[in-house]
Amino acid sequence: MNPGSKTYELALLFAALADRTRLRLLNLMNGKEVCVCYFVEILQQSQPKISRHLAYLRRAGVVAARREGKWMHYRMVAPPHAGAAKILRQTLAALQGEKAMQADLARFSRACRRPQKLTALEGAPPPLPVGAVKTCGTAALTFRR
Amino acid sequence: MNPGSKTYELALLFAALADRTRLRLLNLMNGKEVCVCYFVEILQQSQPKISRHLAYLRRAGVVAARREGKWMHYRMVAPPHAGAAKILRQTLAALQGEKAMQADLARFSRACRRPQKLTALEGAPPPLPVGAVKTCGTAALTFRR
DNA sequence: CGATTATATTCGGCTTAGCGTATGTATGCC
DNA sequence: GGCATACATACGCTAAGCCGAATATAATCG
Repeated sequence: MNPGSKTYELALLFAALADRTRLRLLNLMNGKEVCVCYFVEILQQSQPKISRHLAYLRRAGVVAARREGKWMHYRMVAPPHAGAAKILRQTLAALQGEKAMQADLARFSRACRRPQKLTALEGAPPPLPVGAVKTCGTAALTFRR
Repeated sequence: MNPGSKTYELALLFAALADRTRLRLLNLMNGKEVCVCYFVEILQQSQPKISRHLAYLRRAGVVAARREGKWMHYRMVAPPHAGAAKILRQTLAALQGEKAMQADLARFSRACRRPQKLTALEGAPPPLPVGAVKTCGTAALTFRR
Protein backbone atom coordinates (compact mmCIF):
# COMPACT_ATOMS: atom_id res chain seq x y z
CA MET A 1 0.00 0.00 0.00
CA ASN A 2 1.48 3.27 -1.02
CA PRO A 3 1.05 5.54 2.00
CA GLY A 4 0.87 8.61 -0.22
CA SER A 5 -1.92 7.32 -2.41
CA LYS A 6 -4.46 7.21 0.39
CA THR A 7 -6.73 10.20 0.57
CA TYR A 8 -5.90 10.89 4.17
CA GLU A 9 -6.70 14.44 5.13
CA LEU A 10 -3.63 15.91 6.73
CA ALA A 11 -5.58 19.09 7.44
CA LEU A 12 -7.77 17.17 9.89
CA LEU A 13 -4.75 16.06 11.87
CA PHE A 14 -3.53 19.63 12.02
CA ALA A 15 -6.94 20.83 13.19
CA ALA A 16 -6.73 18.30 16.01
CA LEU A 17 -3.29 19.61 16.97
CA ALA A 18 -4.26 23.28 16.73
CA ASP A 19 -5.27 23.66 20.36
CA ARG A 20 -3.10 24.12 23.40
CA THR A 21 -5.23 21.96 25.68
CA ARG A 22 -5.16 19.08 23.23
CA LEU A 23 -1.40 19.36 22.86
CA ARG A 24 -1.08 19.16 26.62
CA LEU A 25 -3.27 16.07 26.67
CA LEU A 26 -1.21 14.40 23.97
CA ASN A 27 1.98 15.27 25.79
CA LEU A 28 0.66 13.55 28.90
CA MET A 29 -0.39 10.51 26.88
CA ASN A 30 3.04 10.16 25.34
CA GLY A 31 4.04 6.58 26.00
CA LYS A 32 1.32 5.77 28.49
CA GLU A 33 -2.34 5.13 28.81
CA VAL A 34 -3.89 7.71 31.08
CA CYS A 35 -7.12 7.84 33.06
CA VAL A 36 -9.33 10.90 32.49
CA CYS A 37 -9.24 11.85 36.16
CA TYR A 38 -5.50 12.41 35.86
CA PHE A 39 -6.00 14.86 33.00
CA VAL A 40 -8.50 16.82 35.05
CA GLU A 41 -6.17 16.89 38.02
CA ILE A 42 -2.96 17.74 36.18
CA LEU A 43 -4.34 20.35 33.79
CA GLN A 44 -6.61 21.84 36.46
CA GLN A 45 -9.39 22.21 33.93
CA SER A 46 -13.05 21.32 34.21
CA GLN A 47 -13.96 17.71 33.56
CA PRO A 48 -16.37 18.51 30.67
CA LYS A 49 -13.69 20.57 28.98
CA ILE A 50 -11.18 17.75 29.21
CA SER A 51 -13.76 15.27 28.04
CA ARG A 52 -14.73 17.40 25.06
CA HIS A 53 -11.14 17.77 23.91
CA LEU A 54 -10.58 14.05 24.32
CA ALA A 55 -13.66 13.45 22.20
CA TYR A 56 -12.26 15.78 19.57
CA LEU A 57 -8.99 13.82 19.50
CA ARG A 58 -10.93 10.59 19.35
CA ARG A 59 -13.01 11.73 16.40
CA ALA A 60 -9.80 12.81 14.67
CA GLY A 61 -8.43 9.30 15.13
CA VAL A 62 -5.47 10.46 17.17
CA VAL A 63 -6.39 8.68 20.38
CA ALA A 64 -8.46 5.68 21.44
CA ALA A 65 -10.28 4.98 24.68
CA ARG A 66 -10.67 1.90 26.83
CA ARG A 67 -13.12 1.46 29.63
CA GLU A 68 -12.14 -0.16 32.91
CA GLY A 69 -15.05 -0.13 35.26
CA LYS A 70 -15.93 3.43 36.02
CA TRP A 71 -12.73 4.70 34.51
CA MET A 72 -11.80 5.58 30.98
CA HIS A 73 -8.23 5.31 29.76
CA TYR A 74 -6.95 7.18 26.74
CA ARG A 75 -3.95 6.36 24.62
CA MET A 76 -2.51 7.56 21.36
CA VAL A 77 -3.08 5.72 18.15
CA ALA A 78 -0.70 5.66 15.22
CA PRO A 79 -2.30 7.38 12.23
CA PRO A 80 -2.62 5.05 9.24
CA HIS A 81 -0.80 7.58 7.12
CA ALA A 82 2.98 7.26 7.44
CA GLY A 83 3.59 10.96 6.95
CA ALA A 84 0.97 11.84 9.55
CA ALA A 85 2.54 9.47 12.04
CA LYS A 86 5.91 11.09 11.47
CA ILE A 87 4.44 14.54 12.00
CA LEU A 88 2.81 13.39 15.20
CA ARG A 89 6.06 11.95 16.49
CA GLN A 90 7.82 15.16 15.58
CA THR A 91 5.16 17.14 17.40
CA LEU A 92 5.52 15.12 20.57
CA ALA A 93 9.27 15.59 20.41
CA ALA A 94 8.86 19.35 20.01
CA LEU A 95 6.47 19.50 22.94
CA GLN A 96 9.03 17.86 25.17
CA GLY A 97 11.14 20.96 24.78
CA GLU A 98 8.49 23.26 26.20
CA LYS A 99 8.80 24.16 29.83
CA ALA A 100 5.03 24.11 30.37
CA MET A 101 4.87 20.57 29.03
CA GLN A 102 7.72 19.48 31.23
CA ALA A 103 5.89 21.00 34.18
CA ASP A 104 2.78 19.00 33.29
CA LEU A 105 4.83 15.82 33.24
CA ALA A 106 6.41 16.72 36.55
CA ARG A 107 3.01 17.25 38.16
CA PHE A 108 1.98 13.98 36.61
CA SER A 109 4.73 11.88 38.11
CA ARG A 110 4.27 13.65 41.43
CA ALA A 111 0.60 12.71 41.38
CA CYS A 112 1.50 9.14 40.52
CA ARG A 113 3.96 8.87 43.36
CA ARG A 114 1.59 10.21 46.01
CA PRO A 115 -1.99 9.68 44.93
CA GLN A 116 -3.11 9.92 48.55
CA LYS A 117 -2.22 13.60 48.54
CA LEU A 118 -4.85 14.24 45.90
CA THR A 119 -8.22 13.10 47.14
CA ALA A 120 -9.53 13.44 43.61
CA LEU A 121 -7.32 10.55 42.57
CA GLU A 122 -8.04 8.19 45.44
CA GLY A 123 -8.37 4.71 44.05
CA ALA A 124 -7.88 5.87 40.49
CA PRO A 125 -6.08 3.37 38.28
CA PRO A 126 -2.50 4.50 37.65
CA PRO A 127 -1.29 5.16 34.12
CA LEU A 128 0.33 2.25 32.36
CA PRO A 129 2.94 2.19 29.64
CA VAL A 130 1.42 1.61 26.24
CA GLY A 131 1.55 -2.05 25.38
CA ALA A 132 1.04 -3.21 28.93
CA VAL A 133 -2.70 -3.36 28.28
CA LYS A 134 -4.58 -5.49 25.85
CA THR A 135 -6.11 -2.99 23.46
CA CYS A 136 -8.26 -5.29 21.36
CA GLY A 137 -6.99 -4.47 17.92
CA THR A 138 -6.33 -0.77 17.68
CA ALA A 139 -2.63 -0.26 17.41
CA ALA A 140 -1.10 1.86 20.11
CA LEU A 141 1.72 4.26 19.60
CA THR A 142 4.98 4.28 21.44
CA PHE A 143 6.92 7.46 21.04
CA ARG A 144 10.49 7.56 22.08
CA ARG A 145 11.46 9.76 24.98
CA MET B 1 19.76 29.48 23.25
CA ASN B 2 17.63 26.52 24.03
CA PRO B 3 15.14 26.32 21.15
CA GLY B 4 12.57 24.75 23.41
CA SER B 5 12.64 27.42 26.05
CA LYS B 6 11.03 30.01 23.79
CA THR B 7 7.31 30.40 24.22
CA TYR B 8 6.54 29.71 20.60
CA GLU B 9 2.97 28.63 20.11
CA LEU B 10 2.98 25.41 18.16
CA ALA B 11 -0.81 25.48 18.09
CA LEU B 12 -0.69 28.57 15.87
CA LEU B 13 1.45 26.77 13.33
CA PHE B 14 -1.01 23.88 13.29
CA ALA B 15 -3.91 26.25 12.82
CA ALA B 16 -2.14 27.66 9.79
CA LEU B 17 -1.68 24.16 8.40
CA ALA B 18 -5.24 23.04 9.12
CA ASP B 19 -6.67 24.00 5.77
CA ARG B 20 -6.45 22.21 2.48
CA THR B 21 -6.07 25.35 0.38
CA ARG B 22 -3.20 26.59 2.51
CA LEU B 23 -1.48 23.23 2.28
CA ARG B 24 -1.75 23.42 -1.49
CA LEU B 25 -0.27 26.89 -1.46
CA LEU B 26 2.64 25.77 0.70
CA ASN B 27 3.22 22.79 -1.53
CA LEU B 28 3.50 25.09 -4.54
CA MET B 29 5.87 27.39 -2.64
CA ASN B 30 8.13 24.52 -1.70
CA GLY B 31 11.56 25.63 -2.84
CA LYS B 32 10.49 28.58 -4.92
CA GLU B 33 9.11 32.05 -4.70
CA VAL B 34 5.78 32.21 -6.48
CA CYS B 35 3.68 35.05 -7.86
CA VAL B 36 0.09 35.25 -6.66
CA CYS B 37 -1.29 35.02 -10.18
CA TYR B 38 0.19 31.53 -10.46
CA PHE B 39 -1.66 30.40 -7.34
CA VAL B 40 -4.93 31.68 -8.76
CA GLU B 41 -4.30 29.96 -12.06
CA ILE B 42 -3.06 26.62 -10.72
CA LEU B 43 -5.58 26.19 -7.90
CA GLN B 44 -8.44 27.55 -9.99
CA GLN B 45 -9.75 29.46 -7.03
CA SER B 46 -10.92 33.04 -6.78
CA GLN B 47 -8.23 35.67 -6.29
CA PRO B 48 -9.66 37.00 -3.00
CA LYS B 49 -9.74 33.50 -1.59
CA ILE B 50 -6.10 32.91 -2.50
CA SER B 51 -5.14 36.29 -1.14
CA ARG B 52 -6.93 35.69 2.13
CA HIS B 53 -5.23 32.38 2.70
CA LEU B 54 -1.86 33.90 1.88
CA ALA B 55 -2.58 36.63 4.42
CA TYR B 56 -3.39 33.95 6.98
CA LEU B 57 -0.07 32.23 6.32
CA ARG B 58 1.72 35.55 6.49
CA ARG B 59 0.18 36.44 9.84
CA ALA B 60 1.17 33.00 11.10
CA GLY B 61 4.76 33.73 10.09
CA VAL B 62 4.94 30.80 7.71
CA VAL B 63 5.47 32.82 4.55
CA ALA B 64 6.77 36.23 3.57
CA ALA B 65 5.94 38.42 0.60
CA ARG B 66 7.96 40.58 -1.73
CA ARG B 67 6.60 43.14 -4.11
CA GLU B 68 7.91 43.48 -7.63
CA GLY B 69 5.98 46.16 -9.43
CA LYS B 70 2.38 45.07 -9.67
CA TRP B 71 3.22 41.56 -8.63
CA MET B 72 3.57 39.98 -5.24
CA HIS B 73 5.81 37.00 -4.68
CA TYR B 74 5.39 34.66 -1.76
CA ARG B 75 7.97 32.37 -0.27
CA MET B 76 8.17 30.22 2.82
CA VAL B 77 10.19 31.29 5.82
CA ALA B 78 11.73 28.97 8.36
CA PRO B 79 9.97 29.25 11.73
CA PRO B 80 12.29 30.48 14.49
CA HIS B 81 11.42 27.42 16.53
CA ALA B 82 13.55 24.44 15.57
CA GLY B 83 10.80 21.94 16.28
CA ALA B 84 8.29 23.93 14.26
CA ALA B 85 10.70 24.09 11.34
CA LYS B 86 11.11 20.34 11.48
CA ILE B 87 7.36 19.82 11.53
CA LEU B 88 6.96 22.13 8.56
CA ARG B 89 9.60 20.26 6.60
CA GLN B 90 7.95 16.98 7.51
CA THR B 91 4.62 18.33 6.35
CA LEU B 92 5.99 19.40 3.00
CA ALA B 93 7.51 15.96 2.56
CA ALA B 94 4.20 14.30 3.40
CA LEU B 95 2.37 16.51 0.91
CA GLN B 96 4.69 15.41 -1.85
CA GLY B 97 3.21 11.95 -1.51
CA GLU B 98 -0.31 13.13 -2.28
CA LYS B 99 -1.50 12.74 -5.82
CA ALA B 100 -3.45 15.99 -5.73
CA MET B 101 -0.34 17.87 -4.70
CA GLN B 102 1.68 16.22 -7.44
CA ALA B 103 -1.02 17.25 -9.90
CA ASP B 104 -0.76 20.84 -8.69
CA LEU B 105 2.98 20.79 -9.27
CA ALA B 106 2.49 19.27 -12.70
CA ARG B 107 0.05 22.01 -13.65
CA PHE B 108 2.55 24.47 -12.27
CA SER B 109 5.47 23.38 -14.40
CA ARG B 110 3.21 23.15 -17.43
CA ALA B 111 2.12 26.74 -16.85
CA CYS B 112 5.75 27.78 -16.48
CA ARG B 113 6.77 26.12 -19.71
CA ARG B 114 4.03 27.69 -21.79
CA PRO B 115 2.79 30.87 -20.14
CA GLN B 116 1.43 32.06 -23.50
CA LYS B 117 -1.21 29.35 -23.32
CA LEU B 118 -2.67 30.97 -20.25
CA THR B 119 -3.63 34.53 -21.02
CA ALA B 120 -4.00 35.13 -17.30
CA LEU B 121 -0.27 34.68 -16.89
CA GLU B 122 0.88 36.79 -19.84
CA GLY B 123 3.90 38.78 -18.71
CA ALA B 124 3.75 37.41 -15.19
CA PRO B 125 7.13 37.01 -13.56
CA PRO B 126 8.13 33.35 -13.40
CA PRO B 127 8.74 31.65 -10.08
CA LEU B 128 12.32 31.65 -8.88
CA PRO B 129 14.16 29.27 -6.59
CA VAL B 130 14.37 30.57 -3.05
CA GLY B 131 17.63 32.39 -2.53
CA ALA B 132 17.83 33.67 -6.09
CA VAL B 133 16.17 36.92 -5.07
CA LYS B 134 17.50 39.61 -2.82
CA THR B 135 14.92 39.98 -0.08
CA CYS B 136 16.23 43.19 1.50
CA GLY B 137 16.05 41.93 5.08
CA THR B 138 12.74 42.55 6.70
CA ALA B 139 11.74 45.57 4.65
CA ALA B 140 10.35 43.43 1.88
CA LEU B 141 6.80 44.05 3.03
CA THR B 142 4.73 47.19 2.96
CA PHE B 143 1.41 45.97 4.27
CA ARG B 144 -0.86 48.10 6.35
CA ARG B 145 -2.18 46.33 9.39
C1' DC C 1 -4.28 62.96 -15.32
C1' DG C 2 -7.48 58.56 -16.11
C1' DA C 3 -7.58 53.68 -17.14
C1' DT C 4 -5.93 49.13 -16.40
C1' DT C 5 -3.82 45.40 -13.93
C1' DA C 6 -2.58 42.88 -9.75
C1' DT C 7 -3.48 42.20 -5.28
C1' DA C 8 -5.52 43.20 -0.65
C1' DT C 9 -9.25 44.05 2.36
C1' DT C 10 -14.05 44.54 3.82
C1' DC C 11 -18.76 42.99 4.37
C1' DG C 12 -22.43 39.81 5.35
C1' DG C 13 -23.74 35.19 5.95
C1' DC C 14 -22.92 30.61 7.25
C1' DT C 15 -20.56 27.14 9.88
C1' DT C 16 -17.68 25.54 13.45
C1' DA C 17 -14.83 25.86 17.70
C1' DG C 18 -14.46 26.52 22.49
C1' DC C 19 -16.35 27.60 26.95
C1' DG C 20 -19.29 27.15 31.30
C1' DT C 21 -23.31 25.08 32.94
C1' DA C 22 -26.52 21.64 33.27
C1' DT C 23 -27.85 17.10 32.39
C1' DG C 24 -27.39 12.27 30.71
C1' DT C 25 -25.19 7.64 30.97
C1' DA C 26 -22.56 3.82 32.63
C1' DT C 27 -20.63 1.37 36.36
C1' DG C 28 -20.06 -0.03 41.18
C1' DC C 29 -21.61 -0.41 45.91
C1' DC C 30 -25.03 -0.91 49.64
C1' DG D 1 -33.69 -0.87 43.91
C1' DG D 2 -31.27 3.66 45.29
C1' DC D 3 -27.25 6.27 45.51
C1' DA D 4 -22.54 7.75 44.45
C1' DT D 5 -18.77 8.05 41.17
C1' DA D 6 -16.61 8.81 36.60
C1' DC D 7 -17.27 10.35 32.49
C1' DA D 8 -19.93 11.98 28.26
C1' DT D 9 -23.00 14.87 25.96
C1' DA D 10 -26.48 18.74 25.14
C1' DC D 11 -27.50 23.61 25.50
C1' DG D 12 -26.73 28.49 24.91
C1' DC D 13 -23.42 31.70 24.10
C1' DT D 14 -19.46 34.22 21.93
C1' DA D 15 -15.62 34.20 18.92
C1' DA D 16 -13.40 32.84 14.90
C1' DG D 17 -12.95 30.54 10.27
C1' DC D 18 -14.24 30.28 5.53
C1' DC D 19 -16.71 31.82 1.58
C1' DG D 20 -18.50 34.84 -2.39
C1' DA D 21 -19.25 39.40 -3.64
C1' DA D 22 -18.02 44.01 -3.58
C1' DT D 23 -14.71 47.42 -2.85
C1' DA D 24 -10.11 49.45 -1.81
C1' DT D 25 -5.16 49.99 -2.71
C1' DA D 26 -0.93 50.06 -5.28
C1' DA D 27 1.68 50.15 -9.34
C1' DT D 28 1.88 50.67 -14.42
C1' DC D 29 0.67 52.60 -18.76
C1' DG D 30 -1.02 55.91 -22.14
